[in-house]
Amino acid sequence: MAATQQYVYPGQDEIRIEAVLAALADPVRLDMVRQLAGPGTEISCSGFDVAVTKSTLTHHLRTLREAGVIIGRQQGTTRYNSLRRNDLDELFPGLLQGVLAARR
Amino acid sequence: MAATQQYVYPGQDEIRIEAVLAALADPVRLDMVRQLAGPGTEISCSGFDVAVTKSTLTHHLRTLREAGVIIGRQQGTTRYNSLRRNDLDELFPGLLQGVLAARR
DNA sequence: GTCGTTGTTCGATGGTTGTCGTAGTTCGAT
DNA sequence: ATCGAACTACGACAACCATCGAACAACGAC
Repeated sequence: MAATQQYVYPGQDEIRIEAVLAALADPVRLDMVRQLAGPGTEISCSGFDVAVTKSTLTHHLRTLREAGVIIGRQQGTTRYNSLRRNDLDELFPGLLQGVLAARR
Repeated sequence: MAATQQYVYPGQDEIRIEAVLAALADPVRLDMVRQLAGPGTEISCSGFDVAVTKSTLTHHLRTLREAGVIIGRQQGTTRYNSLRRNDLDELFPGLLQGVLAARR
């Protein structure tokens, strides 16, 4: 598929806590979420600082997207990813804060 | 081994967020944590309401124990398990609250 | 002692998952 | 129109994991 493919993101009511926890449990994905944690932060696929290949990175982005953790904004050939902080905070108040408070 | 085996529990400084998230991501274990969530609640191995065999339950209890989520108190042949809520709240403030806030 | 209860350990098995390389697709720029 | 950049899809592979059955160990009660 193309870089401009349109994705279906889960609605807020479709986000399940098990999927969110599983998505955050992987070290690579947790690191990606930490990089996204700053207010208003958007990171493109190639902008993440991770030690995996691009195909593996795509896999992790899909896991995060399908779990409802991130959302993407398309601009040209680049997809900018950001945290769905509002949705997650409403569903699981404190979860993201607690996860991000962990020492690295 | 015996039912009265002594276990080594991870110290608070040894609890890693990845292990906690992975432990909570499993539906069976998440359900066990929910059953433990009441203040002062202690549940023995045979006291959990789960749809798995005893050997599988032992496996889940070990995962939760090694991740630092639960701690056990031996009394006769029974081991009473409880949440390490204080330790977890200090390390990851809000995490447990957010997880337990999820609709079932 | 002999049971029953409680809980653990040990394979075995089937499913999931993290990883990669390769190939392919869309877009923008030259 | 050709090239490169940004991603994605597919197939493969190894590692992990949830599950079970069967056997085992410790304790309490009879």
